[in-house]
Amino acid sequence: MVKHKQIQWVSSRTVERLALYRRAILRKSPDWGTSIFSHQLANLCGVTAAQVRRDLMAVGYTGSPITGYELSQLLESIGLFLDSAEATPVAIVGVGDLGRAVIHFLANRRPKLVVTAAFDADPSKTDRVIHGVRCHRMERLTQVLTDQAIEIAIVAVPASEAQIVCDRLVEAKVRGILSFAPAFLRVPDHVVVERLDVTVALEKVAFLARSPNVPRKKST
Amino acid sequence: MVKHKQIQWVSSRTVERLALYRRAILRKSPDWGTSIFSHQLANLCGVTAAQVRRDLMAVGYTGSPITGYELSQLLESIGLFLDSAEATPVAIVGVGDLGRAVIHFLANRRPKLVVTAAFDADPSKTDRVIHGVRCHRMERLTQVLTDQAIEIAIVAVPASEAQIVCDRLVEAKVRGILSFAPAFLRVPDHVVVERLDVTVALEKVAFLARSPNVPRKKST
DNA sequence: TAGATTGTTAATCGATTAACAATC
DNA sequence: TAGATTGTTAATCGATTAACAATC
Repeated sequence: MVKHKQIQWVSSRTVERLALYRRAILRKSPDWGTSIFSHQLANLCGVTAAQVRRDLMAVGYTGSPITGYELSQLLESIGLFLDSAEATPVAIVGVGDLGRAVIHFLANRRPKLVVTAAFDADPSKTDRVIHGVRCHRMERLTQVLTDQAIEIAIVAVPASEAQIVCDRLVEAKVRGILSFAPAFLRVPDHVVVERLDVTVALEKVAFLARSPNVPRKKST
Repeated sequence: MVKHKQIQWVSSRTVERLALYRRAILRKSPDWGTSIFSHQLANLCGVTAAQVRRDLMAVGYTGSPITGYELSQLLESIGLFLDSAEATPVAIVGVGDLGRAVIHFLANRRPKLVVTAAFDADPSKTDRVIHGVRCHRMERLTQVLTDQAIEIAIVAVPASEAQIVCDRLVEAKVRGILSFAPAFLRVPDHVVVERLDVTVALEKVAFLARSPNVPRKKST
């Protein structure tokens, strides 16, 4: 069992970095011993050692000045902090190229986040199983989400339909949305939206690569 | 021809938002008149009016207190600022599910950013055309990138191979990389890396949706 | 012990917001 | 003109970095 303090506050950047630390540890750990220092983890993830120490402090796991952070306990602590107790079911709307890729990408990756239902407006794609996930007709959205108690959804539909889909998800009591649509989604305050916009990201890269006078952020 | 000031500095956030403004304008403009006010654009993109004004100031296009910003001139200004003069060729490495989806997603979307070459280690995928893009063997990477003067690349390979691919891209004189691999990429200072990590983003959404005590950022 | 690393506070930095005179 | 909106500066906010006593 790991030590645990009361946590008051974390920034959303810290949440992101914690997920990154875990990823790095899970991928590399066979090569290492049983513990790691802040500067080693920092190096692996492209952040500063001070940042690692502060982030891990937020998680509430305390390292040792001599051995650093014990890997298995660190993973357990990050897990306790980031994950919910039970596996979280996730829905995905839109099983075009991108939707299917995301289903495939997420399959068997994180045991705590499982895509359990897919939806599409195109009847030729529905009522079948794609990469192990049942694809339903859009009409069944509210029903299926309620039945499976799904509160997290991924939106992979064209920008023109994103807001409509988003509204229906919110209506069906979804509280977190990850959207690939290149569109701003209007949601009530209690709903979290995270946008991953491929085109914007690519335009940004192209611009920054071309403009050496723009100050570079650390490449995280 | 639009007015243009000397621009000293923009933050990378501003670059992102400018891309977003352009997207919003392009999608909605038929519905509107010929001009738009800062607060209208702000509403569409989920940012503040002050932010819009400051961002557009960086672009160097000056609006009018009476009519606001003239749409066609605004688009021209953002284009002049964000895009390079000629179309920018882009390479993509890894044509698995995700890679193909990205190729498809980007096809015909931005005339200034065109995927012109794809690469994969799997011989069954190479030497053919995918969504209109020729897919080459990895051995030809440097050759093709040099021939086509490609300086921007998308990495859509598994995390375990991302660093190796990245090193080869840097060697081939690539200056901007958009990576989908859930891994930190070590690059020289002159190379820009932008990471779009689906798993991290989803973990973040799940966490934030579950933790109402974490202060919410604006949902952009 | 001596020394590297930790948790934690104070100083710095950068970006956002608020405010307002200038403008059409 | 009167008034809403602009460009631009000053104030605020939050996150990162630096520093250092505490620790094993």
